Amino acid sequence: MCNWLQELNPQQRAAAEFGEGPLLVIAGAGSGKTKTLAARVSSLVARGCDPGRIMLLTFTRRAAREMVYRAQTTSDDPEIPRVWGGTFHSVGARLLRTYADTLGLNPEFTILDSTDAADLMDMVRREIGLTGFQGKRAPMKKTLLGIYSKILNTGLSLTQTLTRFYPDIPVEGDQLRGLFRRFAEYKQQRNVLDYDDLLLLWSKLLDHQPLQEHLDQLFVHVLVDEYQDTNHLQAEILRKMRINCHNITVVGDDAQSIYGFRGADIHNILDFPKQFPQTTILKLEINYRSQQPILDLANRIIGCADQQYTKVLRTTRKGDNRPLFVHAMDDQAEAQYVARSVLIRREEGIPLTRQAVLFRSAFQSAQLEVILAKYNIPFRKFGGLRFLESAHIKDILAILRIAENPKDPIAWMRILLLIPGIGPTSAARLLDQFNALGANPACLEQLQPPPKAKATFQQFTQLMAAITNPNPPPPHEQLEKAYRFYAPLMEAKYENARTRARDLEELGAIAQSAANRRQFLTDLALEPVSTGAFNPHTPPTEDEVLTLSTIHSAKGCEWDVVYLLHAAEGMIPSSMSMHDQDQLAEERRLLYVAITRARDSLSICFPAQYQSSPFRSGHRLNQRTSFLDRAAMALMDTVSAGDLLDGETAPVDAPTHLNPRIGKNAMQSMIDMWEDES
DNA sequence: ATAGCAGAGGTTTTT
DNA sequence: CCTCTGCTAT
Ligand SMILES: Nc1ncnc2c1ncn2[C@@H]1O[C@H](COP(=O)(O)OP(=O)(O)OP(=O)(O)O)[C@@H](O)[C@H]1O
Repeated sequence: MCNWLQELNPQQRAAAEFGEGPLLVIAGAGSGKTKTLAARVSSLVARGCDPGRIMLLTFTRRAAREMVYRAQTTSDDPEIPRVWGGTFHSVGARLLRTYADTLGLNPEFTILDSTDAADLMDMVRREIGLTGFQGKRAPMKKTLLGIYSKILNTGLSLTQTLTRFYPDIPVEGDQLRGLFRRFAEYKQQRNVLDYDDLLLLWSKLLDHQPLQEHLDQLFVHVLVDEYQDTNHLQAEILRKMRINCHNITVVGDDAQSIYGFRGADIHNILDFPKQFPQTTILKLEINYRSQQPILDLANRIIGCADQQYTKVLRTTRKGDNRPLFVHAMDDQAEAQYVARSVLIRREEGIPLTRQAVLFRSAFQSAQLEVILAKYNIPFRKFGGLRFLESAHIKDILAILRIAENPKDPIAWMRILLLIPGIGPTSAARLLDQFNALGANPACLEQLQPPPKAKATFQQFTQLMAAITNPNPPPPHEQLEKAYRFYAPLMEAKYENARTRARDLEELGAIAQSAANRRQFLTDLALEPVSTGAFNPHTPPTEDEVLTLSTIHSAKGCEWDVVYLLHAAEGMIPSSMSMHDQDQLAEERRLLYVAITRARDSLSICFPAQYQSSPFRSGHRLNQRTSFLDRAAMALMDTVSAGDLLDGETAPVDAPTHLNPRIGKNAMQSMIDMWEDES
């Protein structure tokens, strides 16, 4: 802890050693906010504060883990309770399990991820017979859930939300009210919570005065990282957590607010001093991350935005590497360039681990992924489609979820519809009967499935008996049993059953480290693994990997070398966000975040046209993103991707030697590929 | 009542 | 692309 403090500059140390009362640390990218917050936790513990009475709220659970780890390195003593660290959602889940009784909530609740919640919303929509009008179809389930979520997270009324964010929705406000009401009711009856419930119920918990007082005095310090990306509901929770005790530290950068689509409100951080009148404001002025030319570009980008706390980033780091603007013929050339350049950098001694490729939307890395696979460059992708969202993963998890919470309607529907011979009608009937029997797994045998489904249903009944007994096997064994039931169904249902089976193996590996089934399911829901976390040519054990990430998922991270793909109008800013001023401003901040991830080298790539266009029409000329104006261009060196690509066509030293297993996998895949089709 | 097929429509970012 | 809806044959 002492070395921690020594590494800090005077402003950072002032924040770390700050005593009691509200503290706002507002500072630009790379100024050591996160480092300072970790040091503060460490310092509080050193000053005798019980770690178990510190709450540290971060944006991802990974960030919380790292910070707690860094802050507590001095106390290896397992006797010392751990800091309450995590996202608002995960801490909420933990509090709700602990204090469920107060709310009359069953602590065995299961958590719906957003696709489950959308499915439930759709179920309820059908049930109440809500369809579209004006010749239009009813809004999609995700849109409906989006509206619901927006209302709760922003604290706006339904009408305000509709006019402000969904002016074209083909349903009436009153119809939505009925839908949402039934949706909420349904969740309660079935003992399931969605993401919003984790926050909303935490807030409700604090409306109960004795509990409010209890939590208020239990937590001696509450600290929040990335405060600029919290929403109204989260601010409300903090307010209620800190009515008597005003020890609250929030840290953030208004220029990096990029979660507006989720209700994040910049006013939380801007108005923090108003909410806590005694607030001490500390600013961190020095950037320790990037070379100055990178910051010059960042300053130019953000200088064009109207921001409240103006910060000009300046660094103490030496080096004058100007950012590159890489002009590529098309997206293919762009991907080639990046792959090639990554290898060259690696030859120069920068391991893949210290390099990253960033992009606005997950699909934008598709071509690059193909090329990386060809060049045998191991990578892991963050962001985009979730591992858990693929059908086969949801299917098999549904089995464990039913065991955990036999009332879970979404899990039940999935499984029932999976069984050949059971369609929507019998599924609904069976579910009703089962609930009438008290949703007791022991009563499964009393149900009457359609004759054609009898055999499979029988197997399912036996499976449930095996995993719901009072002494259930560990999660990975439950998963294995579930797999034995599921495998034949999966093979019948999907062409590519083999790839999917491999995913299920990965899931099994994750389950190995889970203490019990509830923990396993909760962790998966609260920290969704992205699909890109596993890819066929990068074994999970490989430790030198290139990072591919959406800008959103790159928040708070840094790499020596950073590439940004697709700096074209319509990509960043995304064409979805170009017509609304607020959204456009957020896209600009997104670019700012991307740029400020780079320590030594930044390359912004621009493909002049799309060969394989993500937007139907074949060849289309692109425009450079409007965020890079002439002044910004003047801060970069423009190069042509072709300069690197001309000459040899073979990759520079394709590093198969990185991991011999990559080669072996390729060999095996040549055999396996024949098994999918007959 | 289910399953299989054809056609249409929507397509960002995450806990 | 891939998901959802509506139609038809069993
Ligand atoms: N006083 C310091 N001396 C040396 N290095 C520092 C100091 N403070 C921070 N750093 C380094 O600067 C880098 C950025 O720090 P950190 O990630 O905490 O910044 P941040 O403000 O949280 O950034 P962002 O807003 O982009 O998330 C890290 O590599 C960190 O180790």
